[in-house]
Amino acid sequence: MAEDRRTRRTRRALGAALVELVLERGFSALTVEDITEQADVARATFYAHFKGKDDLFARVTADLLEQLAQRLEPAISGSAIGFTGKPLLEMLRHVSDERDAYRVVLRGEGDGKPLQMFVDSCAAATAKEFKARAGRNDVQPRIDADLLARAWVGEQVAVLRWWAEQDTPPMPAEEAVRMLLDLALHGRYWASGFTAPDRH
Amino acid sequence: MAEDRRTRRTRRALGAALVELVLERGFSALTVEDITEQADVARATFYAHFKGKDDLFARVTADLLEQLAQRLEPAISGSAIGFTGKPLLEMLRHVSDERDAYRVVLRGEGDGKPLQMFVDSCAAATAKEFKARAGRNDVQPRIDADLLARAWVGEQVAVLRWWAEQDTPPMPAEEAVRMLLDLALHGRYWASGFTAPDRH
DNA sequence: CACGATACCGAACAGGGTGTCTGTAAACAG
DNA sequence: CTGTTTACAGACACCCTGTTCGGTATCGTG
Repeated sequence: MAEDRRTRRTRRALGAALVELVLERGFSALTVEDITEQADVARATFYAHFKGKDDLFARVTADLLEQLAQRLEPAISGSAIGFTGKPLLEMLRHVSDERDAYRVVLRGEGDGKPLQMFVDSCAAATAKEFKARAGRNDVQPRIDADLLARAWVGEQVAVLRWWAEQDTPPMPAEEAVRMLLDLALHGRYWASGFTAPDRH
Repeated sequence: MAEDRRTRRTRRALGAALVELVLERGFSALTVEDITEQADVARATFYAHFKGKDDLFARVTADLLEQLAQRLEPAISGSAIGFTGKPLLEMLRHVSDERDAYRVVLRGEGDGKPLQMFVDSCAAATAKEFKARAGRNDVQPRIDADLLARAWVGEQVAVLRWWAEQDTPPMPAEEAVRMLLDLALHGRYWASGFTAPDRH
């Protein structure tokens, strides 16, 4: 078998314990013993699986990203043309399913590297989508591609975090998706009802 | 006198040492002794000024924000009507002047609280600006105000970070400001030359 | 300039967290 | 059932933390 049942159990327990405790006290306030105690695992066993707190956190994040990618795959291949928002919707659903883990990551806990992993992953996917679209257009972009990518991902992550931090989300995922696409398409002055000043 | 020259010297030295070392090795890898050694200050003296690493970092961030606020004040009062982008430009100039400190903060080093301070500060300023504008419009916003604010600040911070991380910035501040405003006004599909799908 | 006040220094201290290593007991896969 | 793998409990040295101390140098002020 690929993996012993015991190792799976302890790894899961440690991951869950980490997420729970970070939400309670914050990552920097935790000791390895706190985590092992919460997970009901011996301290020595912890070091048999992970190099330390940060390593555990990194793996939890990596697992989350992998899970997300799996759930996104059908949504992406299914809506290859146009931007139906299906992937975005699926992403929000994943956030609501794994809310605690997302909160921990998106808060930038730890040394910020888990969040960095997440952002980089989103940026890569975005860049891919951009390139695919660019192939079907030959209008000269008014905005530097790098700047655009950063802005897009930054916005996405900020909204995701806001979404994850709501207790008993007051806004359904569909509505959030509509707003996000609206925002992305037309800009925020129009979207917020503000009048835009003339250009130049 | 308000402050002894000696205290100013050591505080400055410790702050500078922190920034320098974080850029080299990352916040979590630093010990208090590393910092005091770099600053050429006795370890005991460190604790006479700060509660610990995090406290020092928090003060460095607070100082940076205060300095920014001072530089922004004339730009804001000078362009009360419309959005000329003057504050934005002044902000980018400040980033380029205090590049190292900004990099450290915007990377989310430490437990992420310094970055949080920065984001909150930006959010407060943004909300203020929003309210001022809302008073001059009575169109119903299409997008939830909270979501809009998060998105706006998230984008701003992401771009700022990207800007700060460039070595020998290839894009002048004026150009970046133009693009950011463009993006904010018209949305990214139009701005990037992509065709926008029909709404609904 | 001389004074008192204040900040720095260097060393030492206890306390706690880390990371590693044992031998032993239990759970696993085939 | 049997050999292998994993978890356990305890102990260990090491490093970092945060605080304390008396002695010394620098400061602001009269």
